[in-house]
Amino acid sequence: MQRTDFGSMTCSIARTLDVIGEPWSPLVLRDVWVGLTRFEQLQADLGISRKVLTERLNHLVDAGILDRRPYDRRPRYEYVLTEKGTELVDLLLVMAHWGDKWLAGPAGPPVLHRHHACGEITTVDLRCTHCGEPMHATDVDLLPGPGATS
Amino acid sequence: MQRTDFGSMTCSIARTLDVIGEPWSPLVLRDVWVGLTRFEQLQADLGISRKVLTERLNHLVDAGILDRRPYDRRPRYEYVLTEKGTELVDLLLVMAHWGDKWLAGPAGPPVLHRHHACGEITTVDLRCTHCGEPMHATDVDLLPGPGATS
DNA sequence: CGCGTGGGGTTCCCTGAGGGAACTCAAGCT
DNA sequence: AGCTTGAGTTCCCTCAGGGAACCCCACGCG
Repeated sequence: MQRTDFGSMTCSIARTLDVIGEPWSPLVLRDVWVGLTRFEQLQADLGISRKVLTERLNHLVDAGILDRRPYDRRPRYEYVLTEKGTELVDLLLVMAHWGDKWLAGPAGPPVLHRHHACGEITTVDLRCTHCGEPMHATDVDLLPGPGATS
Repeated sequence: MQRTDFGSMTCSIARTLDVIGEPWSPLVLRDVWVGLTRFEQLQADLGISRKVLTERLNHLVDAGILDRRPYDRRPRYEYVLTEKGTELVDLLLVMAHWGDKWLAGPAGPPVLHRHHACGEITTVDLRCTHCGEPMHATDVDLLPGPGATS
């Protein structure tokens, strides 16, 4: 939780930030996504303080993003993405795409993405669910929805 | 800047977080996007501390996300999105979509998005730039790219 | 049985970032 | 000359992050 409570704002962006907006949370999600699912692995890979890692994992589990489950009769646990969490990884895909384009520098992107459906190295693109045309920030109008506070 | 330097990690997600990962930054971006472009407007709308708002705006300007420009002969300034910043708003679109789906509750989404191309209230979908098929977290393999550290 | 080991956390202290309110500064307005 | 307004600064206080040490529990082994 940040100092200010984003979760109670009437804004889906703010609410999403309440779930993964804290420092490290997106990187924890990334690591779990690529297969680093255990406490020690995460701690070693990220170099995060153990205390903060514990807090983040608990928060992500509470939020329904990760599932904590034992993988041994000893008290050993691994964290796996729920469906909710998996869909949140889409956000990481978009982040990675933007970072690749604007921040990678001459060395090029550190990671490439191969699409299962076509087998090509490619990138993600935002399209309209309805008409299939590109849908970017400049292509939309915002209107108050049913959940707006009058 | 968070305590740990994400910008120097070999990861486009971490680098992107270095730009908009600090608390409030995405909400500042959202506000500028919807037309709240001045210091006082931002401060009043977000309820953010003036000190932190100053820091965030400077950081976003330094990162090339916002452009700071005078709108009066008096020392008055407004912040506008650069192209780099506008493309970053796509991230907010995806965030809003996820928040709408998973966090909005029975009241429904607070904001609706109308797509210019088709005129419909719709949502954003992630597709492959190459083949046009849906491309989500589970549809990609990750491979080391040219910018990987050996 | 007693002991070592290793994963998965707690506890502790220290620093530094966020909140909040007050103060500043440079144009205008009157 | 004094008031107002936008756009920040400055100051203090609290709380979150970093780091390292510590703890607990279930084996595996001699």
